[in-house]
Amino acid sequence: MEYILLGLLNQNPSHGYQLYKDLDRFEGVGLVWHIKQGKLYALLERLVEEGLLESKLLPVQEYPPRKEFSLTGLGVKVYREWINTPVAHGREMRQDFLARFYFAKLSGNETLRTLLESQIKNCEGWLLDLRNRVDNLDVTQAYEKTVFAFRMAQTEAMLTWLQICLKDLGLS
Amino acid sequence: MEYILLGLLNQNPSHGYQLYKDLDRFEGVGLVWHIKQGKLYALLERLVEEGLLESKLLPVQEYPPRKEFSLTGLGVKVYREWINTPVAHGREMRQDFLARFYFAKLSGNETLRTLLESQIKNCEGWLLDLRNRVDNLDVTQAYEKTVFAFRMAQTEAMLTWLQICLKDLGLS
DNA sequence: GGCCGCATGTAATCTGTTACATGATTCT
DNA sequence: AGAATCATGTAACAGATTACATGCGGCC
Repeated sequence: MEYILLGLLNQNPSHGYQLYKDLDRFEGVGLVWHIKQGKLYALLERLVEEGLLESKLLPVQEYPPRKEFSLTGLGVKVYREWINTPVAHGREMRQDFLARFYFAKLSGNETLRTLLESQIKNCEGWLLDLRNRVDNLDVTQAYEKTVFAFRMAQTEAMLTWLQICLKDLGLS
Repeated sequence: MEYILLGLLNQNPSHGYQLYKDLDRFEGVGLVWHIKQGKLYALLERLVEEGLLESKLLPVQEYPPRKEFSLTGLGVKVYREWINTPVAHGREMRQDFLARFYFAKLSGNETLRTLLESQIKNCEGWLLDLRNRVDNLDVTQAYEKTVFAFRMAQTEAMLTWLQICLKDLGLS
């Protein structure tokens, strides 16, 4: 999820404390992703080491100097790749998707439409897979059946939500 | 989620390797929760130290001896407490709920009905809270609104699934 | 004087993953 | 002979959380 930091710094360069406060206001991506202060500073430094970010010290009147981070060329490339990659099925898939959704919205309607359509394809694939698995169960596996029913219900709910988003996109 | 180990050992005592294989077959609770072998052995020992489990070595013909774990009195108490506690709202809430659901099914219809009803109450509460939060947003917060819509859709899907489970319980 | 906000971090701890070590038996 | 299965674990690393340390300025 470090891509979220890349996304935020792609909008405008900022420093650790500011990023922390932004994410902590529970608005925007902060509604979907949090990071503890200690971890944040460590992660920013790691991203510098990996060549995705660069930092410079900005002295500020009457306050401690800020270490402002911004994307390097490589950072921009990695961010663009992330935003255009379909979301993988996994535990953090919802969070991952909603984060991309946030940045795709800022990037404009084409990016957003692409994301929504690829996610719709994902969900349809997952549904097929789930239905397949249910069909391969034998009669004794009642628990497994209800678990798959649960997952299908969740996926279907996501699917209709995606379709509403797509429809709303067309109207605007 | 170490409660799942307590639940499994409450059904019948077992040893690390067996528990690992059971969970790795992706059936029963294994469909919902996994643990790596290294972690499993460490966790079992931790539960012994905490006084929830006790172990004895069972020598087996021609194979390495097994360390069989079973619940202590305290272990049984902690497990019973877990199974009768409502699920807390959080990241692992679905996993947590589905695990309890598994053991509640084995405990009989009354336990299962209680769990389903308390979970329905939970979902209704979460929905009220989400609706409240949506109402307190201002017009500029389009992203926040769609995120809450997403969460409400997921919660509503869970709610209807729960009601179907409850109805099916009544029929049997 | 004491606390809050600004802004940087470090250190300890906990949890989880990956990979390896051991040593016997059984299967191919 | 070599691989897989049985069954135990350890060690190294990765990630996140919690708590603390520093130091200045402004507010009550």
